[in-house]
Amino acid sequence: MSKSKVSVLVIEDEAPIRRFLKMTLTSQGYDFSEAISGQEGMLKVASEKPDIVILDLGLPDMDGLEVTKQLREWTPIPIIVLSARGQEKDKVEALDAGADDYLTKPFGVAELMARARVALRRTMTNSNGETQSTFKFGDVEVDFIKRQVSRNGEELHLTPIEYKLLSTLIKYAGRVVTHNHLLREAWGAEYSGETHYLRVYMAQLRRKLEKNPAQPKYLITEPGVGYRLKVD
Amino acid sequence: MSKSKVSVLVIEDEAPIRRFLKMTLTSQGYDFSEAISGQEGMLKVASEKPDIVILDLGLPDMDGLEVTKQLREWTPIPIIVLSARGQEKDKVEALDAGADDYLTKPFGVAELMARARVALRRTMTNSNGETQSTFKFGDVEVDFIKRQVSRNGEELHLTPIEYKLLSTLIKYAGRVVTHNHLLREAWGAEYSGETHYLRVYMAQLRRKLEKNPAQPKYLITEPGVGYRLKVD
DNA sequence: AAATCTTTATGAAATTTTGATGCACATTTT
DNA sequence: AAAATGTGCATCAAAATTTCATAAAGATTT
Repeated sequence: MSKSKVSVLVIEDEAPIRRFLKMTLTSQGYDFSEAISGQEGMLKVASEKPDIVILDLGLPDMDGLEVTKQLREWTPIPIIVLSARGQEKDKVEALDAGADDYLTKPFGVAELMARARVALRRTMTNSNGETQSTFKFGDVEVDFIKRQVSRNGEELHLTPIEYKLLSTLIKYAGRVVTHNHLLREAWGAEYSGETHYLRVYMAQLRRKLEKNPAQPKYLITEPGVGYRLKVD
Repeated sequence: MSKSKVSVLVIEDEAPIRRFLKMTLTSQGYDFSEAISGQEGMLKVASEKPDIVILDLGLPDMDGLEVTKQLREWTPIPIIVLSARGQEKDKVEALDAGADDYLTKPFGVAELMARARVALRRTMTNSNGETQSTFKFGDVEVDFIKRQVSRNGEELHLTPIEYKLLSTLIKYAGRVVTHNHLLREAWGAEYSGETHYLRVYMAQLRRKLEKNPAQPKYLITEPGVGYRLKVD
């Protein structure tokens, strides 16, 4: 369940700026959508649920400040405000109304993009560790942030060495990792040559992770060389 | 030692600016603390655990960018960067290095304060935008505003360290938190390695919070690694 | 004086290490 | 060609080690 693209909603009445942002954002790989008034903007936030809003303060139908406040009544979505007015008072008002950032026109695209990344970075990592840094194979899922391995959704306990070993194999997924390399990463440089440890622990991993440990589908032995995690 | 005030750490080598910020911040009701070099700043972040960092990019001993990157290796604390350089390239670099905001000198206090409020607002709210005032697991409820823990509705007393420890586990709910991480957050950086303290206090927490302390359902041990608060 | 934090001690639990056994395959010997 | 030998691997399970839980006594702080 990975959401394909990050989506940005631009609420801006001036067509040239809109076009410009559309070009920039799409070229950066974002999903772009636009609204030309505050009313339309708020509706689109509700219906499209974008990941971030770029809002011009000078809209024809209503004050951008009001848009910010109303959005903040029900959503924490990051709002980056653009404005022609650079007075400190304006900035403070907008930020206190709930905006996450404030850029004065004319602004640089690079800066706008960087500030958008800042806003996104937070929503990506803030919510209780739901960052998608997981690795899957077979019916096994490894969540590196939680340091948690599960099989068919059921939590599974790995010892420190088992976990380190599996992590290393995942790091080089698909490629052969030599005995010494594995030993170095999981035990330390001084364990070079102790391939027996590997056999013991690979057997344990297979017992915990493979449907049929005797005929492993993922934790593959490369005789004389090392081991390899086969990817689907 | 329940930290009632919001604390701000200013890392800045120029004395006039430091004095100025100290005045402003304390008058606004913030706890103020300062560092005059990058090294000292990073140490103070670790030991004092401020709620927000204001960092001057032009430090004498090391590049402010480097400070930002190093802090980001272990803490999500909001960083607001101050810089004399207003080039777009500098802004993008700092923001991508992990800064949350970038102000060009000379800056207005009101704007700085507003941007600080934005940063703080975010750390206080969860992904749903609700102010994270309580957390529940099992029959336990933690109220962060009142700094009050209750079990089955009945108030329960925790000592400062017990509370800090529990708060940290909640902050990373669902994830494994390493011994050293917990020690750093609850005791301070210099207690790294004193895992014994953790055992004593985890036992106390379990006695107070778990139905069956000997077989904890929520305060889970991850042998050799740390502890984890299991979420329902 | 009371509460909290630190230290010490002890048994239990989990993990790592070690040793033993059997299998499969290839090579060498008979 | 068959038998013997050797090597690398898988597996099991006991021994050794490390880590953990818990109680309780001493020290420190409030």
